[in-house]
Amino acid sequence: MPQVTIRDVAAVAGVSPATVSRVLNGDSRVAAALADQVRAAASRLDYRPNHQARSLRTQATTVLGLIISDIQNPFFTSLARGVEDAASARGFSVILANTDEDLDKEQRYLQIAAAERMAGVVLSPATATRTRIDALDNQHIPLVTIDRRIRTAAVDSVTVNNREAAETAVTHLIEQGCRRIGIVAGREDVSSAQDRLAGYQDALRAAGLETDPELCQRGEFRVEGGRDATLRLMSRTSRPDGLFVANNLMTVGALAALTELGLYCPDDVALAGFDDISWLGLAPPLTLVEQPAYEIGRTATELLLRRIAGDEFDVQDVVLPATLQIRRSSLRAAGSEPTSTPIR
Amino acid sequence: MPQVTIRDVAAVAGVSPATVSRVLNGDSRVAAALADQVRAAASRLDYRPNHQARSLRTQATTVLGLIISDIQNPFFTSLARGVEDAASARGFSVILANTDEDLDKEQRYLQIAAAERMAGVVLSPATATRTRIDALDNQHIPLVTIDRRIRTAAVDSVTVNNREAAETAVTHLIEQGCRRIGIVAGREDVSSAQDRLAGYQDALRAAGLETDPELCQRGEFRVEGGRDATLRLMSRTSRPDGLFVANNLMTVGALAALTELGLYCPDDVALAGFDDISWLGLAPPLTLVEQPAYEIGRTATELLLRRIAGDEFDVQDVVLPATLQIRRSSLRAAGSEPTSTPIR
DNA sequence: CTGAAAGCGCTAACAT
DNA sequence: ATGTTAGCGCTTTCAG
Repeated sequence: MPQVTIRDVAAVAGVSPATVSRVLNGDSRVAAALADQVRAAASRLDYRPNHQARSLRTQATTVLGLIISDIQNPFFTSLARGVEDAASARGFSVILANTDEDLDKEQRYLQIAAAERMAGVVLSPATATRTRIDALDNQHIPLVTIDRRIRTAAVDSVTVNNREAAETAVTHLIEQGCRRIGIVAGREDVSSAQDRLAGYQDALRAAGLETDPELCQRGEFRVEGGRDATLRLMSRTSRPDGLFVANNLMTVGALAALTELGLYCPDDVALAGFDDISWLGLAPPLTLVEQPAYEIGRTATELLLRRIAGDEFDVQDVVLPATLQIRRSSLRAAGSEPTSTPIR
Repeated sequence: MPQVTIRDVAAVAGVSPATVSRVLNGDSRVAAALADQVRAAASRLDYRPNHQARSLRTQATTVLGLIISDIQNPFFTSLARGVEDAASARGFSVILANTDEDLDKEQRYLQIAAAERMAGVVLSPATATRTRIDALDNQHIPLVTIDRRIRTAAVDSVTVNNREAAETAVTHLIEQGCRRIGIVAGREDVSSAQDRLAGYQDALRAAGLETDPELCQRGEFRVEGGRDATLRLMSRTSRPDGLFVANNLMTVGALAALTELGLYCPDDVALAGFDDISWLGLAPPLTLVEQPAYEIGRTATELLLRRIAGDEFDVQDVVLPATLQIRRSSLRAAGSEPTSTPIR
């Protein structure tokens, strides 16, 4: 059963293939009567344009690459939806790939994106300084990074105000009476982790609190990473009375560690985390910096589509506002209430 | 910067485009010396074949569709990796889509797969009886279902022995002394949920235990669904002493519900779940039926690739073995030990 | 406003 | 064993 081609439609409608093409692509110079005939014929034959042929001819694909550092993380899943929705609203489809925070995998997928001549790529880079995007550059394939930035090239990005958000969260802990605040921080070579750590330090400095380096423990962006770092932090003799965890999966691990140690929030330690963890289901009411994940994906894709359309503008770093949701895990001061604070 | 075409390579190598094509596609009838020249020219020019042109000519794409019912579920994430690995090992790429258990979305993605002329589709169907695959059939695009089967058409599938696994798990609960066993079951119109429920009933019947319909509570395959069903089940006056939860996210919800009710495993109720939940991080040692998710994906893809290659064989329902991992949450009988039992 | 014709990059018949 | 040619389905000049 051969496919229905534009010639078949043309034959049925009694016009030339060129006219069919014009009608289907919304060229308005076609007589209304003819256009109707063409549309009728197309729908009668259940005609489906062949994308491959079209993009061979027009030298432009309608596929975006979405390269994510950890697809298991629900933050990226919401984000991916934002990308998909924005893309499909404009007739683009999305190929999803997962790098597992692995630089080699990332490199492979970037090569593939270039080889497949994708129209553009949305990337959450595995590293800030070692991610290489030459393959894309060579083919002039536009790129937008999300959640994180890279320092190896000037590239559009969409992130939240990580530094300010972290500062706000830690300042809140200080206001709740914490004087010795630990941070479970992410990998060194990731911009969001750097910014969140910087925000933590800003808050301590502003309050004139100590910045004991032992209060900073790093780990992978995983449950295990958060658990291990928290255990290191909370097993010390002079235990922190406040804890800021810079990632959602790590926050889950931190909760596990506290449970293991028999410590309670907020009595033993006031806790603030980063990113939503409502998917968890059984988490206590946690104070969290919440990111507009879906919006990040949507915004990044719209930016990318403008680049693809040939729009020329300076490199943009779009910064969306996060929100500090204050809940019970951090409330130790008398009279404090749960609240929701947009940051900046 | 125009793209390097096969003609450019031919010109540099001093041969015809056809020869270049032959060399690059491994046609052995080309003289070794010429072949070397061609390869040298190709690599010197950094030539990348244009997939679109190739598949326009050969009328065959190398893209598989992977349509998943819930991408947030880590079970499907592992599975997706199995699909990706098997596909890329054979030079196919994978487009991932997420239906959220929504029949309309599923239908849309199936249409897209057909419109894009994908080489084949791997699908975890949202329903057993209402999922329609005509769009694929019309274009003779092969399909393999995973995790679940459909009853609307004869289609290859790869699942685990859900019924036997559920029976084994529930029999284990009975052996541990449970006499009133509840089940948190999945949606009615999903084959795996049906099979797991049937296995539960098999076990009760074999042991001569009551099958009170109130002991079966259904819910969505979500944390909330499992929580609500468990609350309904455990709030009754004659509370079950054993609980079988037919899905991983639901198991998380069940744990949340038990915590809310102040009930402990295995003292108040012996618990067995389905699917791994190690990603959770803070779960107690749980008795679980574990599925080879990665293998399911790999196997399904290999089957699909055989169909794509034109292999003719009867419709296959591949059934992989699950494993019952017995851990503390179900151990109430004196002298019982954690064990690992392959099923069947 | 519409049609004829060329060609995107590739491969497969057909020649040689 | 290699080259020549045609054409996959589509869009886009260029004529009319």
